[in-house]
Amino acid sequence: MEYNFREIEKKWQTYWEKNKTFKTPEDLTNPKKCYVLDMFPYPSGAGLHVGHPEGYTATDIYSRYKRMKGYNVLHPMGWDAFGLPAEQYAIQTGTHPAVITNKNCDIFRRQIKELGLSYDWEKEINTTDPGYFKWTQWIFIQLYNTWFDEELQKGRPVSELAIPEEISRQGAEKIRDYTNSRRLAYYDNAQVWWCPVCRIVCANEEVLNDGSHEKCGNVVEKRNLKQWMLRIPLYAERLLKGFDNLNWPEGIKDMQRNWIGRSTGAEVDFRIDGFEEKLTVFTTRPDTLFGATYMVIAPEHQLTSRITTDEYRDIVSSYIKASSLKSDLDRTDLAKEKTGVFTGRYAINPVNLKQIPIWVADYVLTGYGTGAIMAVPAHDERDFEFAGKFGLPITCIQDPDVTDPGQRKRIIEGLECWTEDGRYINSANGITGIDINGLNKEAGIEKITSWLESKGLGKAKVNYKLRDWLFSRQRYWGEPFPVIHWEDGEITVLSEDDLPLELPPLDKYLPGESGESPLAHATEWLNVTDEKGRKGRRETNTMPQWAGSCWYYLRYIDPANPEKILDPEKEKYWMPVDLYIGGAEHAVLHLLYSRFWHKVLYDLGIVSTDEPYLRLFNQGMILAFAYETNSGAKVSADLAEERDNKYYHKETGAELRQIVAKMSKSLKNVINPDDVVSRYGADSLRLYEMFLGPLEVTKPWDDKGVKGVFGFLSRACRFFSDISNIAEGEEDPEVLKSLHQTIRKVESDIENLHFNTAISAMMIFLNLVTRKGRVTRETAAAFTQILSPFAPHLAEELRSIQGYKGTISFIPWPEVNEEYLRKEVFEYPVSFNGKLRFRIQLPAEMEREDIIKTVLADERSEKWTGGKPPADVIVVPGRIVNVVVK
RNA sequence: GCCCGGAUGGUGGAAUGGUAGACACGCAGGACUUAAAAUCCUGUGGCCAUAGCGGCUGUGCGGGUUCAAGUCCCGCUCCGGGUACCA
Repeated sequence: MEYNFREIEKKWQTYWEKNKTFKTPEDLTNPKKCYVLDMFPYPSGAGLHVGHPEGYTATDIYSRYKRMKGYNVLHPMGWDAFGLPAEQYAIQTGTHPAVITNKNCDIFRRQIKELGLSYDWEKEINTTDPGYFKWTQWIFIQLYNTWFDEELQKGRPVSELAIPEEISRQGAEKIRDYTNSRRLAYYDNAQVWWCPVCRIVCANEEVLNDGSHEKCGNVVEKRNLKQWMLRIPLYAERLLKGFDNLNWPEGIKDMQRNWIGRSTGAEVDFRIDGFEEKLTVFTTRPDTLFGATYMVIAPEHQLTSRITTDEYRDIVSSYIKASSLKSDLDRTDLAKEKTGVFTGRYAINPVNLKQIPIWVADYVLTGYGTGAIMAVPAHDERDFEFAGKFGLPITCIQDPDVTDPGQRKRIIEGLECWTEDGRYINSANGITGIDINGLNKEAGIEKITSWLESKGLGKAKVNYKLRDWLFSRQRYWGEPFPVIHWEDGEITVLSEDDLPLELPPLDKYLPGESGESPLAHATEWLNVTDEKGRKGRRETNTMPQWAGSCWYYLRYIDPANPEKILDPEKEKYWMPVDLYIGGAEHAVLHLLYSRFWHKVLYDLGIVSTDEPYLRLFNQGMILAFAYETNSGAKVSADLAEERDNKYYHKETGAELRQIVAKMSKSLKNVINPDDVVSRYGADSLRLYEMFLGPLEVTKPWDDKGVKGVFGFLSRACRFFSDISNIAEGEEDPEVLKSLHQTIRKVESDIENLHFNTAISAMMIFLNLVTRKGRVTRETAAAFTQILSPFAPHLAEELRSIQGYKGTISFIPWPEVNEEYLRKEVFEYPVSFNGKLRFRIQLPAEMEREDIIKTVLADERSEKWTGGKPPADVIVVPGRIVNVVVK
């Protein structure tokens, strides 16, 4: 039979749909369960690109394999459907974003179904569905009603928050303020990034290094706006510790660790000369206090203006003003020279009571640590540079561990900066009584820290780079906050019965220039009055797109439950996610946010596991060829033509270089999966995406390659659909051995997600049997079976031709029989001094001594030993023989 | 700068410290065909030799460990990703 993929694929897709083949089992008694999850897509108008099927095929192969291994498999798909593009479209056309969103979902669903992916469509979710976002809003309420108990390292209901005596004495308002200051979700004035083009605030994470908005590329600016924030840093320690038992790529764990940015050190209080308040700094090197020769305070620090002396007031205020106008790009660019001015004020160094000047400089950031530093120019590069520029004193307090005497001299004289370890010098003071001279860094930090603590001058402290998460957006197309702002300043959240709070229809979706959400126009929806006649206004911001994707894996478990976020019994059965595959671009934000929410839900007893995703895997990006001229100008793919393995510009005739680049409209190198499916079929697309290379690496798409796997499927179809090739009786031992090797290889490769080598193993097997020309029914059935996770349509068809009824999906995976894998003889490679010289067939069970004798007796050995007895012979049974000749 | 990852034929890639280049693409030659496509067979890292056997060399570069290194260690180069005055 010729490989008629169109007919076969249509037939089996219809069969699966009609028979609900992939409906998730309801029976929760099977101890073997497997939750296989894809990162769900944002359904863009462009439809699927070839990157989507890559991850989806991988999880599909895994899911199908696990079903055959007797697992209950949960394998769902849904839509992360809130988002800016639909809203932009709404602004331009006036159509409700839901309309275009649903249309796009339909396109995605159709395309995905055409790939033969074994999703249970009854579990489908959509983040924009009120039945779904009701629970996103509900989680927000839980966050609002939770505080973090640092002692227990656990989130707890605010009803359990103990109010300190002195607060409760001051009355209801103070109690409210205190409570609000502890909630995981809080509403506050925040300095935020504002994208004037999108008219939206962006989280720090959404602003790129060059100061542009990641979504639109325009330069963002700073604004002060009232915003919802989430106190994710409270969970920093838990988020770090949670990695211990997770099967995640180390690189992704590292990226998250970096992002959390834990650093240990101390907070030290400095007295300010002639001033009541103290200036507190955070430092990772309290041991270098003796080298602190000046201090620097951030321009935005609340003490900056107040400590400035009259003499310096003008110059300081103009500096503050100037730096407030600078973009963060200007401020953080390392290439820029550091700037700063003296405040006229001095602080007292607590270890030696010396007066040191306090400067203002914008290289000190407000948002990290305390917004002020002690500067130790001799042992910190940045401080060294600043001190050099402004002529501030540099005192070396550490005799460096260097061998070069010239360098050591320069360091000790303060002419060079030293940040590594060494022995302290100049680090003792008779009056304060502290002395760390002679110690090294580790001991010095410990001694100084405990001295500071004993004198009440400071304390050991852990700091994180991770900041509070800015959680609101000035947008229409997102989850509305279930929040009312009352005229008396109180904020309340809706009760669960009032959820979901749906979006009101609007005439226009354009946000106001002032940073007002489009929802501010929805007067009727906006204004509310409570039973006592108090007037209130709903929150007009909406949640960011992260909100819906933070917890979707939970709703898949019980998507239609109207009573609860999900049934606890089902949650206990299916969680955690056993395998989660998606792109590395979500390595930090989505996964970190999601883990944070999950931990809160865990603390509140809503979920039973501390971490949501047991095993994570990142697929590599699929790139495509493009071209460039000698001068490096990009040429789009449609303008290049190939002649004799070289590429030429169709119009100019100039020779071009083939390069690998991201698929983009401008380079005209976008591969549409629909085209591949219509030319070669879904099975070929699936197989090719898996055969392209290891799942985790980025790799270029090459159209020619599809033909290779298409050829493989065609040959498999031709051979196994021809009944005359399939006979009763004994199987050829060589075929039997190869079959069982292949089963074993495919099995372990699927477990390890090495799909490319699994496919190559099946190709080797097919090459063998087509050469042999004949297999038994059992062999044909087993091969069809192992092929089925990869090419499910063809496998179903072959199985039905072989005379079986029903679907292949739940037929048990073939067992490897070790019996057939045993080798009688082994062809040993024989090398002399590590160089392979010849091969020799020997019985597999042959003893070492006999092997050595036989090898040395072989006439070919003489040439390499020169007749002399060898110095040594290494025998690795079943591997290699190496003769060592001196 | 710092943190991660990578570099293997013309191409995508394979290889528990143990036969480097599996499998596939491409290319070359052949069969079938009036011809082409499709299909099938053979060859295919480089260099040398060749009637035939064969030999040398080779996994970004330079060292090292080992009987044996693509794989482990040290020092670089280049490429990709993340991050960025985080005290």
